[in-house]
Amino acid sequence: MALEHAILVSLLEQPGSGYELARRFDRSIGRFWTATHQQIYKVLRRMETDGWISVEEVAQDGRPDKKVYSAAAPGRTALAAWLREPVEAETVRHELAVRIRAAAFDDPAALIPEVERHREGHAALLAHYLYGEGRDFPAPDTLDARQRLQHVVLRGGIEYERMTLAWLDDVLATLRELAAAPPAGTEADAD
Amino acid sequence: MALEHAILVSLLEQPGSGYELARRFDRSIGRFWTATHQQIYKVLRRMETDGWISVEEVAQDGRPDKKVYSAAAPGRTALAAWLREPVEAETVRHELAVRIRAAAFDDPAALIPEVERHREGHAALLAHYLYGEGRDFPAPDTLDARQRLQHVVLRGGIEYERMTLAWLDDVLATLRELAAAPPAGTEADAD
DNA sequence: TCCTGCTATGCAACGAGTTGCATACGCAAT
DNA sequence: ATTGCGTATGCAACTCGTTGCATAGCAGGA
Repeated sequence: MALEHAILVSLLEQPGSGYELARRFDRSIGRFWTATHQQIYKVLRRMETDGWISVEEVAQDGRPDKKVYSAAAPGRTALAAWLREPVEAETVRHELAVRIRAAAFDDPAALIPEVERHREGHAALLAHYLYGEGRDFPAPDTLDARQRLQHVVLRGGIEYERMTLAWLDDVLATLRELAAAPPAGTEADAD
Repeated sequence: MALEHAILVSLLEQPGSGYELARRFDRSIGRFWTATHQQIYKVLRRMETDGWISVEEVAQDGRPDKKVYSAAAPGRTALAAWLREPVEAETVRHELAVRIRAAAFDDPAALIPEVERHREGHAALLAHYLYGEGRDFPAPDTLDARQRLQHVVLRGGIEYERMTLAWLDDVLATLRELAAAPPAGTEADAD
C-alpha cells in the first residue's frame, strides 16, 4: 500500500521512467522498500490514472523510447496526507531468526555456512553504505533539508548493519559452541 | 513461503491449535514472522494434506472443540532440508525510512508526533524483551541447545530495539532542527 | 435481558507481489 | 551470422496475504 509513496518520493527526488525506477529500487530506495519492475509498472499506471504523476514520452536514439514520469500536484497532496497518517504496523519477515530457532530441531552446525554467507553480505553492504556516506555527505554541516533527511536514513542503515554484524557474530559463536559440545539429550527426550 | 517453517518450529517447540498458534504469532514467534489467523488456518490445512503435521481433535468443556496439530516426521525432514537451503533475499518494508525521505517534500515537523509514537512502541518492546530475558534465561550458562538458540534470537531483538531507539533519537533531533531552522528554500526552488 | 468479549474455525473476495514469458531495438563479442 | 547483453515496456497466471464476514457456545457485566 505504500509502494505508491516510495515511488512518489523517488520521482520527487528525480523524475524518471519505470525502468530507471526499477534500478533505483535495486539500489538506494530499494534498501528500505523493495519492488520488482512488474510491480512498479503496474503502480505507475494506476498513479497516472489517479493523476498523482504525469508522463512524457521521450524518444531516444539507439535505445527504445521511454516514458518519463514526474510527480504532479495531487501526488504531493496525497504524500502530505500520508505523512500525517499513523504508521502501519510493519509486517516482520525475519527468516534467519526462524531458522536459528529451527536449528534446535536439527543439526545447529548445518546452519553455520549460511549464517557466514549472510554475514559477508551485511559486511559488504556496510562498506557500501560507508563509502556512499563519505561520497555524498562529506560536509554534514552544510546540507539542505533533503540531504539531511537522506543522511539520517542512511545513518539508520549503517547502524542497522553494524548491529546485525555484531549479532551474527554472537549467533555464530553460539552455533559453534553447540556444534562442539556433546549433543547431550537431542530433541528425542526434550519433550 | 516460509510461514510453513515458522509454524513447524512453533509446533515442534509446543503442539497446539490454529487459534493457539495465532496467539503465539501475536507474541513470541510473531516478533520475527507475522501472520494472521486466516493465513495460519490455510497453511495448516495445506501442511496436513502434505503430511507435515498430524491433527488430533480435542473436545473441551465450556469451550469449542479444537484441533491440536503436532509436527510429523516428514515435516521435520522438510525443515532440515530448508535449513540447508540458501537464505532468500529478505523483502524489506521499512515504511518509516520512506516517510523520512518524504518529509523533505512537506513539513518535516509534521512527522515528529508519528516518530515519537513509534519510539514509544520500541521502548515498550525493549522493556518487554528485557523482562522476558530475565524471566526465561536467568542463568545463561545452564541452558540446553534449544534455550540457547531462543536466547540468541532474543538478544538479536534486544539489540535491534536498542539500535532503533538510538536511531529514532537521531531522527527526532534532525527533524526538530529542521523544524526550528528557517525553511530557507522550500521545495519550490529545490528543483 | 442484552450486550460485549473470549474461544475456535472457516468462507469469499480482494489486493499485493512474484514468476515466466514476450516483444523490440541496438551493440558488442564469437 | 548468431548469440548474448542492456534498454525499455508489458501481459497472463499464479501465490501470498489481508479484510470482512459468519457461526457457535459460554461467561460476565450493565
